[in-house]
Amino acid sequence: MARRPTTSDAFNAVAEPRRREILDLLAAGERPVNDLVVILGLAQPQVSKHLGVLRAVGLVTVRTSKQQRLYKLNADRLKPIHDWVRTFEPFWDNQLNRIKERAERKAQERASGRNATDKEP
Amino acid sequence: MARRPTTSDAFNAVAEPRRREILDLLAAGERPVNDLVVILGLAQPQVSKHLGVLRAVGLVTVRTSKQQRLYKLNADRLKPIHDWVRTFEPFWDNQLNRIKERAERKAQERASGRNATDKEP
DNA sequence: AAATCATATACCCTAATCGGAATATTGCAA
DNA sequence: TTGCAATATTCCGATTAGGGTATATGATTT
Repeated sequence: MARRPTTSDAFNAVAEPRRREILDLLAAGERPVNDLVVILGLAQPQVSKHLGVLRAVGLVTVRTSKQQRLYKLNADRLKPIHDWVRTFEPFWDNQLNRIKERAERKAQERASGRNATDKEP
Repeated sequence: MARRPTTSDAFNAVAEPRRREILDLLAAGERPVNDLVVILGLAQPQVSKHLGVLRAVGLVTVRTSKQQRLYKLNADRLKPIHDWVRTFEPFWDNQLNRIKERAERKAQERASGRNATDKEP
């Protein structure tokens, strides 16, 4: 096996900085491919390929209008990333949350019973 | 060029599901490698390698204790992901935010001037 | 010192990326 | 129809991940 395909996941699709940039741009509204080519300063085929990946994971949708293809953000597919990373909020938030988090962690350690990390008796 | 190294970024490091699992586990507290091996059901070398990637991007820290190496979450390094993905919150939130977002988007479109997506006059 | 436990590293392999350049496709225009 | 504009697809080359397996390192105990 090799690395997970970029098209397997929003996580993998979004690991590429250019694709994040594309999503950032599309957050402002629908755009045709050539807009992205110009703004990002990339070659057109690469942009099309990036859009293909984003489309494959459902992060964007396409609509044909005149000779152009208008790409639109489908932000729902970013939710899994948000949901996952949100679970770590307590760790970096403010001091208040840090205290709360510490309490929760202690409780969890107690609840999950003894394991290899246990200090000596 | 090939794909961005997994060690280049928190985004890339976290694209691998196993590594996310490891971080999830470490959220409950420090753990030695063998704990992760047992819990994840992976081979020990693979776990060590995943931990190596996580360490390379600063998502975990290590501390040697007795014969073991205790890995600890360093959640701060997840913040960039959180910050990025947070910018898309308005899109999937509740209806209230959706209205607000629409207004913002319209304003932005107006502000950023004419472009190729413009409808006919 | 030897054996052992815990972990890290090295090697081989296959699959898949991304960029570049060329070319194919599709729709509209003259 | 011929041509052009916008976009997609294909082929190439270099790089690298990640699993598997074997082995090395390092600390601990006997």
